[in-house]
Amino acid sequence: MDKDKIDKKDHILDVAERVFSEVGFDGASTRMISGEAGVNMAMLNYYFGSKEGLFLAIFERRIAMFKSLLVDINSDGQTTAWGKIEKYIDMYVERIFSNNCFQKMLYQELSMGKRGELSDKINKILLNNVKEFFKIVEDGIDSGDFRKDADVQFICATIYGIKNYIMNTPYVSSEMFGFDIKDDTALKEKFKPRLRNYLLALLKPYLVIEHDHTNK
Amino acid sequence: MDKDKIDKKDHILDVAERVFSEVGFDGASTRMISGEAGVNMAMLNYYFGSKEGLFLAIFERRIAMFKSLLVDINSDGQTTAWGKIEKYIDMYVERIFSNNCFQKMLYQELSMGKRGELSDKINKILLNNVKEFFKIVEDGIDSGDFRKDADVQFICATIYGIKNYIMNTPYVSSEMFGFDIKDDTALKEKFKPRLRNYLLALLKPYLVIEHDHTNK
DNA sequence: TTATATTAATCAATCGTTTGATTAATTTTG
DNA sequence: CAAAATTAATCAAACGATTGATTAATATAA
Repeated sequence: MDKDKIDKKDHILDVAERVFSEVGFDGASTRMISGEAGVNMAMLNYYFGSKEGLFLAIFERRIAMFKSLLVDINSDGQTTAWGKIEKYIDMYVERIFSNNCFQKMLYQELSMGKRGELSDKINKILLNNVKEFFKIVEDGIDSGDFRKDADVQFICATIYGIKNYIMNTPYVSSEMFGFDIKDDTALKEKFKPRLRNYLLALLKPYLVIEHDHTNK
Repeated sequence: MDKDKIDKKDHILDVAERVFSEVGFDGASTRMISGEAGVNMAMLNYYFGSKEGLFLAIFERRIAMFKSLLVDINSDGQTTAWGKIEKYIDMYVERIFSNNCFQKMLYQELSMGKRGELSDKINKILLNNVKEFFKIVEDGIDSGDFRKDADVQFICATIYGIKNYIMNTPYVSSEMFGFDIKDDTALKEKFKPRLRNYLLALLKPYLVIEHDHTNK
């Protein structure tokens, strides 16, 4: 049946995604992946052509998922500049905890810095996200809500960087925070809301121009 | 002479550090490293025992360098709480641009998340740095200079995370910033001071409680 | 049957490492 | 001092193991 084939391919993709994220592309052998997925080694080449084809297939699946849930915050005309930032951060925080292994894979791939069809595609997608965020901040600056000297690029790096640092240094971060970063439930219940609150509390005083209706 | 041997070992370590940082541990072959270093393949095993031994030697060399320039900011009794933060950030920013390849290697190793003698040692060193920073912030909170609800752990992740994100996504960041992140001179002249200024401008309003004697 | 799915066996290539031989440098001996 | 003995450094070649990939045979399903 066709459904079974899709299920099996999806299962292989799931396992491969986890293994790649754990030991990297070069560190993962086709035997390791097929073994953990419980399928014959040759099936990887049968379904995906090659090890690299499997790697690409993982990205294509996720990229397809991304596109289906793209939301254009900028078109939302009503909310204030800061309201858009809040909305963006909410979206971002919600998204990053939904596909942990892939996020790590993606980051590893980018950090290798080698060009290629895949990297170009990924970079383009990420740049679109970045530019959407830029526009929010720049609009806020133009409207007088945000400081004129706000460093848009670094703000962006701040939002993305904090989470990456914590997720990619699991032991240091677990020691820092006092609970296991690799534990998914603890991550979602304790970490997620805290990250959201921190980002908002951090960026607001840096970004938003205080109006003096608070006396002083 | 002994000097030549040390020079040659050091040269191999330099090359290996760069190669490892570019393609990762598994992606780097002993033939590749020895080839680029211009030495016979067997010399790697002769000097360092194994590929992993070479990898460890790179860390040992850097760790030895770290210890030699450890400065205890907390013992500096005179400066204010915010002054210590400034000093810490200055130190941090200065340091990270002095050994770029190693920083990337280190981060790759940590993100693999596999325990071992090396990882334990690295984690311990990083945790010491983290705790030193914690103490600065906590002292500031106790003295009333900093907000009581400041999230120490996330502040830490902010400082470390921003730089890691930018350095590990070279193409996205180069597009963002409008100049080549991988260019060392541009990095030091344009990027370094900007990172410093941003970190200070970002953290100050989040951290420091404004006293009203500045009227403004 | 025919087409698709799955398997074990096998492939050449590359991996990290080891070997034995050779040269260069240093130490010991007479 | 010079000759002999010892150690250190370097090399090309080869090792066994593992890699990703392919084959030919078999099983399953339509």
